[in-house]
Amino acid sequence: MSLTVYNTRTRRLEPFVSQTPGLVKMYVCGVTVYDYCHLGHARSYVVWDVVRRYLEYLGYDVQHVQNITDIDDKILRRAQAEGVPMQVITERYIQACTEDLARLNILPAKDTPRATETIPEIIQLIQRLETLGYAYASGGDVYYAVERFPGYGTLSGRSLEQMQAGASGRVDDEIAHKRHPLDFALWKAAKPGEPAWDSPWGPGRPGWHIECSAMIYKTLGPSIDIHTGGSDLIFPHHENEIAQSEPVTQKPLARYWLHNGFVTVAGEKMSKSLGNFRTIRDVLTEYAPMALRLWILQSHYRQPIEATPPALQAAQSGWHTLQQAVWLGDWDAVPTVPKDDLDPQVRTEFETAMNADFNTPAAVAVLFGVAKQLKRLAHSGNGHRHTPEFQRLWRTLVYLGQTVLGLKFDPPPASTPPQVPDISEEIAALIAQRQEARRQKNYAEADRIRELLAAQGIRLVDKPGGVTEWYRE
RNA sequence: GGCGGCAUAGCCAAGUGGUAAGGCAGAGGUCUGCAAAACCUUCAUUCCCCAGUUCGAAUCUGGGUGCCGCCUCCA
Repeated sequence: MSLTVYNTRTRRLEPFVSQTPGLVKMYVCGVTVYDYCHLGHARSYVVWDVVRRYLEYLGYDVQHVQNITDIDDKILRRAQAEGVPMQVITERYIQACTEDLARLNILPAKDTPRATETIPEIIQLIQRLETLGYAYASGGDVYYAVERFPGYGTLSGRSLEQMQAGASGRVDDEIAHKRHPLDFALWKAAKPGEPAWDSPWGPGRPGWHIECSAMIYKTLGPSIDIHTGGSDLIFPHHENEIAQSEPVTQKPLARYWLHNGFVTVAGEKMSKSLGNFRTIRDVLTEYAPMALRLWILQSHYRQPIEATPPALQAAQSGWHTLQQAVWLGDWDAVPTVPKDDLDPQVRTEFETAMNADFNTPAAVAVLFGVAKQLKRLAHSGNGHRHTPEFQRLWRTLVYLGQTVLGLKFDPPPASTPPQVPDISEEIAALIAQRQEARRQKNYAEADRIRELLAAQGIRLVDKPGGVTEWYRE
């Protein structure tokens, strides 16, 4: 069976066939850099990272481009609020988001174009649209005329009439300049004090949607294989991208449109406006980055996932379980595990799952199955870890987990964890006292001391050889 | 109002006609004086409700109920 993906544009599963054999052009809608990334971003970019990794596993060269929106109303507002130049804001959050995504082991895109570095191409594209009659200048702005594009609404499955009815009552300050309420800005005239670029329509800046059309054309060409983003981008953002690009190129902007479901909180979409978001860096103070990644991959990417402490905790425990199995093998070999000689049955099960529209929950379940097998083998007798069977399963787990799903395994914990040095002499004395009591089999006294220390938040762990380790709870 | 999605064990979650994956938690056990850790075993006659199609339905059809999303910036 080969890879099948759900295409938003057709609303059905379709076999994936790239335009050029062996090559996939993939564009991921990136972040607008005006704040820290939250769990919604984490989900989206983890999911697309796995899509990329799996395509590479299948042997494709993936040209993965992810843009950075570094000019936008919200950025300007933030800069104004802080009284700093726009670049201070954008640089701060570009760096922060890059760090956050790297901690989640998300591979960097091969190209990360920025809107502010694509201005000439944006202007060129708007001019083309104007020449072709799809754009009109009005009041210093330039707008896209949605009525000129017959295909408008095909991606999101709605008609202009429907949307107009729904949008009635909504008024923005641009409405006076528009011919149709759903027309959208390609170019915005600069307001005093705002960053601006010269253009045939006067100083101004690009609208939000046009940058993606221009950047795709610039970096990947007129027609790409996969375009991805959150479901909230289907309309209007991606719809508008199509409208801006296709009249000019006369080609489908993207053959496959993939969209991920939302992260929810108490059943509602996590979003800035609702104030129910948690930033990635905040969550990572409580949970391991790979636990967060596992949590994301244990749901299908198109389903909503509810961000709750029990769910994240469960992922944390599950992550530990997987790592236990990896730690049974030779850690030094982890970075260099090759793709070949994987267990054929496991490989088939894994691929069957992933081929079904990237069914990562099923794929993860396959890996848990391998982990279980490894544990059985490891605990069933001597020499087991050196058998070819064990070695192959172990390599399979490491390769599929780490390289394809991007779950980066930690080194095994040191056999003797270092004790925290701030131990007070009193505690040390009590531990010594208890060890003496144990030696004399005076367990009542030993337990008394255990409980005494437990009351102070000190937990004791007895190891073989009469060694007692301790840590604060 | 228009369009779309979802409802599976205590929690999370796969599964689109052939008799319920996986994770977490729980229970029992092994090993340790106890505890912890680790490992083993176990855990849905049933898939929101009602009716229908079928030899057979969580999966298809019709009708309900509940929840969510998009239509405005948003991953």
